[in-house]
Amino acid sequence: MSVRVRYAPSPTGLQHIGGVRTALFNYFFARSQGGAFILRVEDTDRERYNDQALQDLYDTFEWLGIEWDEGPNKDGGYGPYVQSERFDLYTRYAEQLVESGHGYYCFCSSERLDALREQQKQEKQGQGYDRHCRNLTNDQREEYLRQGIKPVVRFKVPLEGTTVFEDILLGEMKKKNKDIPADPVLLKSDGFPTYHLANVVDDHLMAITHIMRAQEWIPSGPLHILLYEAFGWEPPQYCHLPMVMGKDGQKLSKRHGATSVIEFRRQGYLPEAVINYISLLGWSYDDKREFFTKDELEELFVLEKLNKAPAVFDYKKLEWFNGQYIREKKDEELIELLLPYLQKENIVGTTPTNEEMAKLREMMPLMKERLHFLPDIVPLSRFLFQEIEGYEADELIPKKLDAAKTIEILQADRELMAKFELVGEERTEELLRQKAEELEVKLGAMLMPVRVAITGSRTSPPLFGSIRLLGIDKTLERIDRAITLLQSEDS
RNA sequence: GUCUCCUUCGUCUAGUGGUUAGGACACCGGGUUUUCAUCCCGGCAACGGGGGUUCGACUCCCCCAGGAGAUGCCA
Repeated sequence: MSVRVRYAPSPTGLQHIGGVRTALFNYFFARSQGGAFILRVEDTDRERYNDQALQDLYDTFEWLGIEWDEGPNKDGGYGPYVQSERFDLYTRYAEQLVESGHGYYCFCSSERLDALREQQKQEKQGQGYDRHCRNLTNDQREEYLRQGIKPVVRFKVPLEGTTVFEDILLGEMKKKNKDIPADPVLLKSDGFPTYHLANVVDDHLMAITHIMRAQEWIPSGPLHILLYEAFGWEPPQYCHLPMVMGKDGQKLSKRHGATSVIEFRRQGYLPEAVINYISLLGWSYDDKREFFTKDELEELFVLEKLNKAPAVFDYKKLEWFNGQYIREKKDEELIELLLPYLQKENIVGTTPTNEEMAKLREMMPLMKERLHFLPDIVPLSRFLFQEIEGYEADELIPKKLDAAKTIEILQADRELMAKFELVGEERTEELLRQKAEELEVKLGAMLMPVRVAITGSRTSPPLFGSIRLLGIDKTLERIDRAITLLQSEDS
């Protein structure tokens, strides 16, 4: 039987890094096995349902380049793939369970349930439903119905015995039935199913062969097995994935930094880097390789290399991966990625001029290795396109020197730079070195004032390259301005 | 409270009875260099604790501790 796996998010929030890792592992597993990857939207919580979340799901998948074999807008004969469109199905199966004696109607109000929970907490007792409606008589049931109370359907968890299932990663998972949360709700009073019912029904109907989900689902594993048994269905194979944690060892959340994929996208991460990095959370290939393209992972992914322990998300390492992938980009491609950030800051126009594009192309080799994130391009390149913001006169002055000496340096620089285009970079450097010796300063001190004068900052791309890009006229102009600034400060 | 899972450098991990316990990120030093970055070289740093099993345990078993997760008409 060929592999069929699914990713089944609920559109209640933005796609989270942890969820996406689960999606990726399912996707890679399907691909590596020549199986099918199915996307199923679990929108049974109408309270928290959110249209944007659904759009975000699609956007995220598109950005990462993950395509589902079956799912919304792509029927594979097992649809629909959106649970709200399967509404009737769940009612039918819930009723089936009631009829076969595996489920029952419960009329307890949420007030009663809340009070119950509160009391249990006070008395430090184990929590859970007290099975109040489990053995209602027909009369009682009809009385409740007459009062117009909408019942829920609960699952009749066996009071005794043990439920066992095999987890591919974790091995045998065993749980006493008495430790399974008492009689969970299967069908809510609004007629929608809960996760437990919907997921079992759909996984069965969609012929899912393997369930790969985060370890936070382990506790409900036995319940699902019981459900399969109650229906007389064969359960799929399980594989519970290690969780993704924040720096403090807690479940990854907002306070650890970006957690939704769209945030990473906005902050200028590349999808290649994100995919590569998160694939290495809880999974590894061997001890010498950690760079993988999506295509490679589709081929190399194996369950055997999965790790059991939770993994801490390390932003620093992702940053490093991102820098690596940026450097691997072809110039043209990188420019396209950079453009939106440049445009947002009005560094280049909405439709860049040929001149701007030419400058962009020319500056790429200088910028590329300095980028960790796409938006890093902004502070790095601004001086080439716009007049520089004011800088302090002090910044012009190299360490251990004074304003007078700096003026002297700048004047010498100006003279030599003026011939820059004529004599070329190498010759200019030679001349500058000679001059530096004459003035008894280091080459660095000779150049720092110019750097600040033309870029407005002590850190910048290589100086000669910057001058070439800026043009000699602007360069001289900015040097002059720096000299004037120092003179006025000095007097 | 109850149940469950997990445990190798700070972090991600390799390792499947005999290794100087390997790599990567981070960090620290050094080199290249006109600043920054890149790049190169080097360094720091781990088998949670206690019992077994064994000639021999990071590797197998048990206990403890610690961490995490679940305990909803959320998924």
